[in-house]
Amino acid sequence: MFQIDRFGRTPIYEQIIDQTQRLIASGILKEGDQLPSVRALSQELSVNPNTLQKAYSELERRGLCVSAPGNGRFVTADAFRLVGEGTKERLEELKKIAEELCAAGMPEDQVLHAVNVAYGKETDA
Amino acid sequence: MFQIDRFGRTPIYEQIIDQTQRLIASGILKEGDQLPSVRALSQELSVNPNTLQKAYSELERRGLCVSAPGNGRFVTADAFRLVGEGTKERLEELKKIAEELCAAGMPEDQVLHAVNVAYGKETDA
DNA sequence: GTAGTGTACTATCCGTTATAGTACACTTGA
DNA sequence: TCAAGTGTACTATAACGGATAGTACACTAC
Repeated sequence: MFQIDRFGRTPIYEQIIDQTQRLIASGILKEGDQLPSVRALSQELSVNPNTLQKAYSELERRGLCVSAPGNGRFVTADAFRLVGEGTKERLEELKKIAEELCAAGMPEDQVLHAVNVAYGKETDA
Repeated sequence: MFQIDRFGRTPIYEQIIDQTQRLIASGILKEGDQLPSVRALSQELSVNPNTLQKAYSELERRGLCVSAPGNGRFVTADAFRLVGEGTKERLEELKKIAEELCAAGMPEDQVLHAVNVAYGKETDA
């Protein structure tokens, strides 16, 4: 369910946050679904429970999940809408890179093509 | 000439590298132009000279500038072409974000629109 | 010769990340 | 009731990267 890259610069707890958000955004995790427990996931990924606790706390702070002590941790009803709002920021990042590429003299065609490939509308020629 | 963000997670030396590359890519820095000296820039930005030295060494390693000890540091003839190759990687980043947005269910129109805005083809509606 | 340039090196401080270990409260279900 | 599994809280520590401080030396231009 989760893939951890131990060599990149992105901290593990942040990778967990990102990936959970994507699972929600893509509908794989829905309202009411239970997230893996800190202990179980800690074994599966060979990661310290505290690290996962940190990630889950942040997800909870963002309103994507709630904890039921003694029971588990579950995706909230608002989760899907909330991560949807988050994608606006990602779009801004994309725009920023596009501006840079424009400034660097890259033709717009190539950028549009890349987007089409990402959306499966064109093949990567 | 340079803008440092001391609060973000991107290290200062990396910001210097990025910004120098952009200045070259956009043609503001041309072949033969002298880069600010480590000492001068260190005062202007209130940054340790060693940090700037680190950035400049990396730029040199990438072939974007050469040092003339006792004289200064200058943009190479290949610099423009080399940063042009670097933009391919940036395009890959953009594509990756586009894939995420696709997975998150954002309509492709919005992404294409963002690119058009970045290229000045459309206004930010 | 002086001023300004690049270069090299050591040492230190600090924040973030991740880990280890422990303890406690809660809920579920046999 | 009690055991197992859940979340939570806390302290302590190690490791790493980034940035700084300070010093010293070699080179070039004027």
